[in-house]
Amino acid sequence: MIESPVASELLSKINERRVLEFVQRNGPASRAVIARGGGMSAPTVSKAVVSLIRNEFLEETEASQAGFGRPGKLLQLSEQKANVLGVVIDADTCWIGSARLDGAVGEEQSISFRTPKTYDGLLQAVINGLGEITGNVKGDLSERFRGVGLSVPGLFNSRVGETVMSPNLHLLDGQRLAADLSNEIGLQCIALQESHALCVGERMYGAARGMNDFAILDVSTGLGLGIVSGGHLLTGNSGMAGELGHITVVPDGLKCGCGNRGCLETVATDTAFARLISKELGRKVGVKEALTAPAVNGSEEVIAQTVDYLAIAVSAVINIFNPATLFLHGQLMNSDPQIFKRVMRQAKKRTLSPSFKDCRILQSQGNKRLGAVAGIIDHLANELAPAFAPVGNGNTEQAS
Amino acid sequence: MIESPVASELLSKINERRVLEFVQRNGPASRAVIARGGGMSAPTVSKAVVSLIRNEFLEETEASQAGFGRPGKLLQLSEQKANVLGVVIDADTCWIGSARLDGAVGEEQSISFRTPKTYDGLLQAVINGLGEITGNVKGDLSERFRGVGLSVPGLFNSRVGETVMSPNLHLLDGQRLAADLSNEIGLQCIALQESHALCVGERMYGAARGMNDFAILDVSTGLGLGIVSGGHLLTGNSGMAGELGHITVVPDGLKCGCGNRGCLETVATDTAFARLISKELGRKVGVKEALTAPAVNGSEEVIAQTVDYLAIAVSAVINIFNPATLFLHGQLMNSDPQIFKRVMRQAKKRTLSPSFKDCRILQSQGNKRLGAVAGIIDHLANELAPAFAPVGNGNTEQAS
DNA sequence: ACGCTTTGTAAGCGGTGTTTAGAAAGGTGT
DNA sequence: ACACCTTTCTAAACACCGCTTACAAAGCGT
Repeated sequence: MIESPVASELLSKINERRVLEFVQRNGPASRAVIARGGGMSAPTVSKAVVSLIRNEFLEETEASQAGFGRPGKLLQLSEQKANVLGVVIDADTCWIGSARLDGAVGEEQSISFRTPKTYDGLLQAVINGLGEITGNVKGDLSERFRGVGLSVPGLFNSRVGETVMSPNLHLLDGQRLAADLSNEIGLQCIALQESHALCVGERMYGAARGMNDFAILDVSTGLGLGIVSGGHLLTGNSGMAGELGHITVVPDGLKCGCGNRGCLETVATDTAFARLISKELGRKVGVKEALTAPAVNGSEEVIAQTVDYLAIAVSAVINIFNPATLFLHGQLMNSDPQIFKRVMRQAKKRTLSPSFKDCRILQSQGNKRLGAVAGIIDHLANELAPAFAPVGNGNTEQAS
Repeated sequence: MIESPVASELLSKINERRVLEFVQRNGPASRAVIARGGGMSAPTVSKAVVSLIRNEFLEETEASQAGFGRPGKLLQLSEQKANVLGVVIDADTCWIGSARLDGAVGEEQSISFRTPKTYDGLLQAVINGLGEITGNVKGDLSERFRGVGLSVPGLFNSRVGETVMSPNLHLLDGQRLAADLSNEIGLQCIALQESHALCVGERMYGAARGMNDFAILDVSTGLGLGIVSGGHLLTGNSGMAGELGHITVVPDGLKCGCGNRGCLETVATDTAFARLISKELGRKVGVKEALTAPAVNGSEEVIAQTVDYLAIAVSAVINIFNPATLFLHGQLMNSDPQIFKRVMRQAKKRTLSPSFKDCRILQSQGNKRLGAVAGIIDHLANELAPAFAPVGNGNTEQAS
């Protein structure tokens, strides 16, 4: 199973990664600070820094902080080369931006555009957008950027890098956007399913920083779920893990886009809520309007029902994954605190109480942009050296 | 996050673990064979073997296999010291046995007994049983055994080692069996929730050998689910992950033991099936009898309904975890191939087709005994050296 | 008995991290 | 202005590791 010989070089790679991650997380720092903070000896850090500077990950600044003794030269992420590009594909809008290796997105260097109607149009628009941001359409992209991360909607097979089916953006169906883009621009391109991207992003730079066991449930037109357990993103065999929206909760319920009946997604989403309220009102309304519409005869019942199904979704996540933290993200709950409270009350009833007590539930607004960027950065880090956790994998508990 | 300095010793520990695992998996072997098979150089293996012999993990046998050149001295797991004990606690019966570090259970050295009625009785019975197997009640257990693995039913908090709630064996509620046992016998004791134990066992010695993405769904009185994803056992924050049985599938269904209504466990288990058939027959029957009972008026409907709920359970697992292989284990399906087929047919309808296609579904009979044993062995291995996977963590897909 | 083949180990090499010692760089105090 | 102090950074020495090479050990076949 384990193949490659354990060479000594491995150690130095691991330490290089540690140094780089320290700077990514804590900002510019001197060698001495890195040594103290990263648990390495000073010479080890120095050696790692030499290599990282040679590979243009880091650069030395003259800026020296005031202090008692000899001021240390600060090391920071290379302005010139430690950059990545992020691309977020969504049903209606796409976003492209550049970021440093620490995830800091250059706001002025990002653009949005309406999602084109065809796959070729999309691919071309992304290429053009990347060119726009970097100032030149072809050529030396690779001189400033190390790779491109993409967040893609729908069902995404990460083993082959192919979007299997994207219910809200069918032009992606069967396409390999990352590979096609990579062919065009000659940069490494990594795609992540958007819920997974959300997880990686929140963990690296967002609200879930440093957390090893959490879940993000995103309620919008569908149900997106991303899980990090034991420090690992739950991808399943092909990256399609987390499709909570298509578990059956109404055995003979409404027909779902997936072909099945009574999927959770047909009853516990913004869309489902708007549909129900529209029916009560007798006219089509969006989520926002549905929430603010004056109550009519059946609206309380609709709300109660939606709340219950949302609670079912929340408790399913907690029961199944036992996360330490659950981030909830969704217009329905975020825009009406009353609804959030009611969902919580119901979820408490529907969840095994030890797991529920064990779980902190927070509202959050995820950020796919960070996710796309984090995806490629994470990939680059893994390329540099394998992540190494010196502790056991935590699936057993000692009692001695 | 990463603390301990990456010392050089780490490499040798990793190689020691490799050598040990090679012998565990492939049986007695000479140094040369281990070197070839394990991807290490001969001197490296020799050094590791010296250390492993010193620590009484391995021993040299004189037995030399015939062959062309100089016969190699075989190395095998120490008869004297490379042993562990396994304990399986179940609602009705307990089992205790000893095993070698390769998981080979000494059949003559195992006993079963009815589960006592009190916790103290159970603890004492286990202690007595261990004494019986090892021939002496107290004292030198630690001279022959390196630890004890336990499989416990119910909801188990692995972070603190405490059974939170065990619906079928309430005497465990709030108890820390592993810790208490450890205090009494002075050996390392590790408990695993039974579904998790099943996973670890199947992966180490059973049908899931070497698999990195699989799920085991155990349908009996409850719904047990164990997940291995990306090579890691899914435990959640406190080891309570996998409680599929208490997701809601009948919003206003039957009251469940957990306090909620309409849990999957109330409709998709052997017990639920027997209960429904009993109602049709007008007398209480067990699962077996329920299956073989002559069809009465409503029995086809009951079967159809149970099949559908089982399918919901199966498809939930596949949708949520996207496993490469799903092992199904349960009297209901295993004893009637017709029911299994029907469940498969329904599950196919209820699952996202890419995930379903991606998943091989197999029937299996799990073995908690192997699980208990594997639990402690895995723990010991992790103690020796951290598992090291030189590949990336697989949550991203390169396309360049 | 000799050659053949394979096993196992000792020696040397390059790599790595650490400790120790010392040089470098800036502030502080007289 | 100069000595002193503190801190940073690096060079040297050392211990450890795995690998390659070389060689001794141990059987088998002729």
